[in-house]
Amino acid sequence: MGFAPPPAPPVYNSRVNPHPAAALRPLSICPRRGRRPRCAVPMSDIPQDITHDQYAVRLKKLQDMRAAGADPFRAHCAQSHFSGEAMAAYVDGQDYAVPVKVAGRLVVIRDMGKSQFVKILDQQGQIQLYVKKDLVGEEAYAAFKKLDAGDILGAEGSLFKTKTGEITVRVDRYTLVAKALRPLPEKWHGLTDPEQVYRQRYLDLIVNPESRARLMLRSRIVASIRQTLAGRKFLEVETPVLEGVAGGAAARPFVTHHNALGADFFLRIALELRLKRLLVGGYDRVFEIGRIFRNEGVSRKHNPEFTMLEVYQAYSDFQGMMDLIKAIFTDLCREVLGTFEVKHAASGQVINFAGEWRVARYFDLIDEAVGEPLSARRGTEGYRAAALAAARKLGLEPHDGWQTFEIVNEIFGKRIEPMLIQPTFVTHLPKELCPLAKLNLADPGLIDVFELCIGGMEVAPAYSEQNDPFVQRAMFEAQVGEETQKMDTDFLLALEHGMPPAGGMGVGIDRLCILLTGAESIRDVILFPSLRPTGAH
RNA sequence: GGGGUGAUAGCUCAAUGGUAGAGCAGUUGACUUUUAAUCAAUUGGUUCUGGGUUCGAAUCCCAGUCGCCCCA
Repeated sequence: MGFAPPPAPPVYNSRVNPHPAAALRPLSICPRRGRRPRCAVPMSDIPQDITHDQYAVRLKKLQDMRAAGADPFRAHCAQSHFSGEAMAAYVDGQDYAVPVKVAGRLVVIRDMGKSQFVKILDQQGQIQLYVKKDLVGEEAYAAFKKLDAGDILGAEGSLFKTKTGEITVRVDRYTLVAKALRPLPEKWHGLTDPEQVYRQRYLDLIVNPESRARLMLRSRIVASIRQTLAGRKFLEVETPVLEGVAGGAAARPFVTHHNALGADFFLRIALELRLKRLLVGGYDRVFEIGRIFRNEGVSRKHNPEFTMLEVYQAYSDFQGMMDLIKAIFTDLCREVLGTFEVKHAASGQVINFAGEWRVARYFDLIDEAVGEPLSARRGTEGYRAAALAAARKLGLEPHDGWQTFEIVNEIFGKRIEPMLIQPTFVTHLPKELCPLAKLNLADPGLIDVFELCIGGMEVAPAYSEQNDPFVQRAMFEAQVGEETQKMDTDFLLALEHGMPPAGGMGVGIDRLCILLTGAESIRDVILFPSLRPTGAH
């Protein structure tokens, strides 16, 4: 480590005699485009100019620095303030009174000859530096002129306010701490090609402030949720990603293989069955924020891996989960967003998280959408035909093989859920929709659950958790049918040891972030969304 | 899986069958409080890949690769 290769011979005719480092360079900035190198024309007697090749220009600067004994790739850089902290540290009217050491990536250069205004970008944003020849000295200033946008540097100086009112560091000393060999994307428009935004997210984060803000907001959202739960005495745990049985949800899992054990594993599709084992083990309030994996399609709302919060509270029930999710949202609004009102991008409506949230029974919403008391016919002979007719009347096309609850749920999914913009707890779903919830005492065809819908999306389902091992086994059997290997019998064994009654809830963190950041796609709130691999054949 | 749509300079985009251009970035020069700094000059292209039609293709056709949108 720290070994610097010897300076390459100063030959910059990249077409005829590329220097060694150039041979290492990928052929294209954008990995998807398999561009070939420029054709080699034998023009070795004509002096070649490299001024159009930004990589070559920067590489030459690097080599010149190394030849002069100044390697720009440094191991440390003293930093006293982030940019935002520095600007907050300025005392109004007292120019040059506050010393700061800042560091970041050079993103704007305004060269005015013997002085320059530049801006560097750090985690908190940009701060302007003022570099003056007669302050930093002739030699350092000449070197500063050779810096490129994208270089990373540290600067030491004092704060002042320019005549246009911008708090700025007047630089006494600076150090280049990392050389950028490749140019930044266009400074005004940023990156727009979605593929490049996702594949080279680091560039997107440098040049697209809205992306930075949105993705950093996600970090704060997750931190806030952790804090709310910790404040209510929940324990955070990590459970296995590699599972012998992928249970807890109905979804196709990814399969992988463990060589030493000679066994296939599934990547988890839910956290539920592991966390409930912890309820059995005496973790009364437990949660995990974890990645789960579903081997299904990719769309604006689906990424093959996504993040789920699952939380379980012993001796509570689905009603208790209503209080909990409201507390989570209240804290998020107060401490992260600073507002209880969020604009819903798709509908243009303002979602209001303050006040009472609507609570509505599933079948009441169905009847409302259908325009007749369809649910009154549940369990009767004509129910299926009536449900089919109702679905068709609403312009839906149920498949022939569908069961009645699937037809009804199609109505819910297509005609009701998308309309639920304001926070709505949909309660008392039909039991077929989830085999892990307690059956309703008054109506055993229903389950004691809610689905919290906001912005036309299901954001958080919650249950009174099933803890009767016999009922649980029967519901698993009905769910898996012949495929008994898909049944988590170890979980049933745990239930036989006794699980306390509990409320449980799952929150799709990605969808929550879509909602709270006004993003249009799940890919905009995931740092590195899944894409087809390049060059892998 | 089906339909639609896209890929042009490092980046953002023009060019609708007839000489591939602009802005930013780069290079050279001027400028010691700029704000997308300004001014002057200037470099840079296998138009995603492979076929085809045509006197002539970034442009039309076919196939492929990789995205995006809608549907399943």
